[in-house]
Amino acid sequence: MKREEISSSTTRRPLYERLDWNLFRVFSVIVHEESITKAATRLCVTQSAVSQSLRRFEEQIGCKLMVRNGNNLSLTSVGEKIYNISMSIYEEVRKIEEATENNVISVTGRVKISMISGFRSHDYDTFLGDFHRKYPNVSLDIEICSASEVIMATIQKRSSLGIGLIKSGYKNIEYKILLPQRYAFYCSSRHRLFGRTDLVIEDILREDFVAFTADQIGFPLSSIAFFRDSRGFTGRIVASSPNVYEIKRLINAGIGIGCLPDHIAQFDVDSGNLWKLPPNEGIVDANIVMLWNNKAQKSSAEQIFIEELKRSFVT
DNA sequence: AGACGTACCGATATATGACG
DNA sequence: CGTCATATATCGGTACGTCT
Repeated sequence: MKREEISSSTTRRPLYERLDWNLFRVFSVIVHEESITKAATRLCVTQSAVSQSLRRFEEQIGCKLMVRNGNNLSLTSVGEKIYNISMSIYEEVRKIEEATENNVISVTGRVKISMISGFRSHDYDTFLGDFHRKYPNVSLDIEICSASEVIMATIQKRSSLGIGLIKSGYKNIEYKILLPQRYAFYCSSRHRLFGRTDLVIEDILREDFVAFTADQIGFPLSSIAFFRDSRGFTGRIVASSPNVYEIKRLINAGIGIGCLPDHIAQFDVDSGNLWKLPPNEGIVDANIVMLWNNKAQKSSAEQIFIEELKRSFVT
């Protein structure tokens, strides 16, 4: 079909029906760039395609929109009016994005989180609140378990994600640090070493010990056990728990010395209930991470939760 | 499956300004 | 005025989606 025939057959329909709305975008880029070639670069098409788009747009509108004066393009008076209209359209289209953002209420589903005890983070609490306000139809199911169980639940895809400790690279498991933390030895005010500033590591080697269930060899906190073994600790393990608050309770009870993350122990140290033991610089780093299985099929609720949690922790 | 419409590309033609 | 660089327009061909 020749161009004249296209023109005569399409002009019967009203302009708003035959208009190619995409051409508004191309037109506005040409005006911004003041060049068809630069507009082509920005739109990732060839100059030829942009030139043809402008010609089609002018055909559809029925008016010359731009004129060439030497090497520069300028708008005709009609072109300026159309440009103003295209800017208004652009603003309206941007509102579509806002409208869809507010429609996230439609996301439903369940997110199961396996996590260790004692993850204290204001940022995480804020994230949970924000997430719920944004996706009120997504329910959260939180299970507290040991660090090794967090990893197993993630590997076996029983949980959407885990929050815990990770020792090394597990196949298909990705992770991101949420909270850097360091473990150190502590004793309570009931313990005979409490308040002693002259202590060296040899003074604590024979002390009874409260251990994490997760510090067996091969699991995330095994570096604590490795540290005890390599430094010649001979004290008995008198109690153990996977829960950091139970460990703290046992230490507070004076049953033995034990390892705690500095940020968990700090409040009790400040209030005079716990005393930090040597080595003063702590013994191991055990960063709290979020971990997920990149081979697991995830619902949209799970995907969104993981992506937004990753985004909200910039470490 | 074939006709048709659309968008795009590369090649080429054309227009213009700068410069010697 | 001729040459060169740059910008734009046009043409023919291709790819792809839609319709019948």
